[in-house]
Amino acid sequence: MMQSKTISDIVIGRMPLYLRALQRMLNEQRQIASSQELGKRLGISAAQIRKDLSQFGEFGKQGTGYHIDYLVNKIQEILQVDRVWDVALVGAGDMGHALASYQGFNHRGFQIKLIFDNDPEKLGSYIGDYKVMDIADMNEEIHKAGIKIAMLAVPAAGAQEVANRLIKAGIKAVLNYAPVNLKVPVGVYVQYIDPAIHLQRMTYYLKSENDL
Amino acid sequence: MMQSKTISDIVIGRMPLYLRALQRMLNEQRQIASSQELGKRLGISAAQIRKDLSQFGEFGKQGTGYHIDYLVNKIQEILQVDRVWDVALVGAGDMGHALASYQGFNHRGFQIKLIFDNDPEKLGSYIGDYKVMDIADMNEEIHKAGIKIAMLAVPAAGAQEVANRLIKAGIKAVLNYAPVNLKVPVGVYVQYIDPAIHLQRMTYYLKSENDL
DNA sequence: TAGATTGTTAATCGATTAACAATC
DNA sequence: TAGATTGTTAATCGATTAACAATC
Repeated sequence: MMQSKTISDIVIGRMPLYLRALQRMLNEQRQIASSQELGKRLGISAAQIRKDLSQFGEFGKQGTGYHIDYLVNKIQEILQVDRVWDVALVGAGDMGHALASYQGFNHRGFQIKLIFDNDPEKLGSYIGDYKVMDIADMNEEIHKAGIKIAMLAVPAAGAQEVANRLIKAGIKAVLNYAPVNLKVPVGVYVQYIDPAIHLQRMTYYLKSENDL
Repeated sequence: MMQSKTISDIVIGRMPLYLRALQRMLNEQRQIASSQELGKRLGISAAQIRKDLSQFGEFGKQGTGYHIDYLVNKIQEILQVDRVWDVALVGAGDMGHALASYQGFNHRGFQIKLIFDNDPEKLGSYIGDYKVMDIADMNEEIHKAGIKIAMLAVPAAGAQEVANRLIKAGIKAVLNYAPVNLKVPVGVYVQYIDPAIHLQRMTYYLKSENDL
């Protein structure tokens, strides 16, 4: 099966932003949005939004704009979040706890189903409804559950090793909170979250003019 | 004061990645790195790395590569993380707790100095060494401390309002964990962290070929 | 000297924007 | 019909890559 046209990752990266903004508008009882309005909310040009969406189909109406609920459905289909993905969480430290209790996954296509750690003190304890399991059982449990997505919230030193084992267990997408670049085979996707990296990206612009 | 040459944000965005990888190499007792090796670690082309670095100066030696400690110092200067920035944290929920106890800021240029929340139950309690203060006192406290950077870990509904107040208090850079786009004036910088967005960006690629 | 790698230029590639016919 | 906004094409803009002289 071949994709008729490859869509660039930069476009894919904007789709979740469109989705989030549109869902917010739905909450505000809005029915219709124009590319212009959506663009204004997101700080993205209207032309860009129309171009991006047009890669996937014709979702709007000339003279009117986009029906929000229809477009939300379409983007959910495109991103395959018109279903709920089970997710494995590795690392039951502070960040792991925060992720496990995060309410934001609920209506956005994800639910944590398995939690692992290697600290004997933590094993068997509960985070929310889920028991912290031994990392040694990870391969078996992930396979059994058929889980494809993992969040990695372990210390930097062990991250690559844990990632390797996750991939062996069938994981295809990793959200990595450890401050290291992971080497992964093709067909496995990684996204990185490192607050220090994000902060360092802003300090460059904090020139003295702003310090007055 | 004018910058002789404007450097694109996409280049700025890669500098913290170079820094992190180089610091890691320092930890591994490495002294010298070539653009090729660094590129391999990061999945970035060697030409790109040389081009990026050359925007800021000539940091390498032909035939040899880059002295890691020298380059680390230079990038720290460029990003202005050759100092420690005080940071205010707003929101003492699970994510706030995780950020407050995160060890990763330590040697990367940041330390949390003030923590705010609006929940009367939390006010006065301690997270690590810091007392949770009333959001009502935010303006005064941030001004007094001269803090320019904030991390925003409050629910979506209140985020824009809190951001407005942070900006009034003199904040110039916001690391936003709330799942909303913030409207901010020019001269204020925002970075976004939303785990659901990152996950949604990967599910697109999780096509059925991978589900076998 | 021979080998390696930088810094930089020119060529390529890709993304964004502007503009407008189509049409609701 | 008049006004508005899409989807799309062509033009512009910017980023990446390839290649190589300079030089350690």
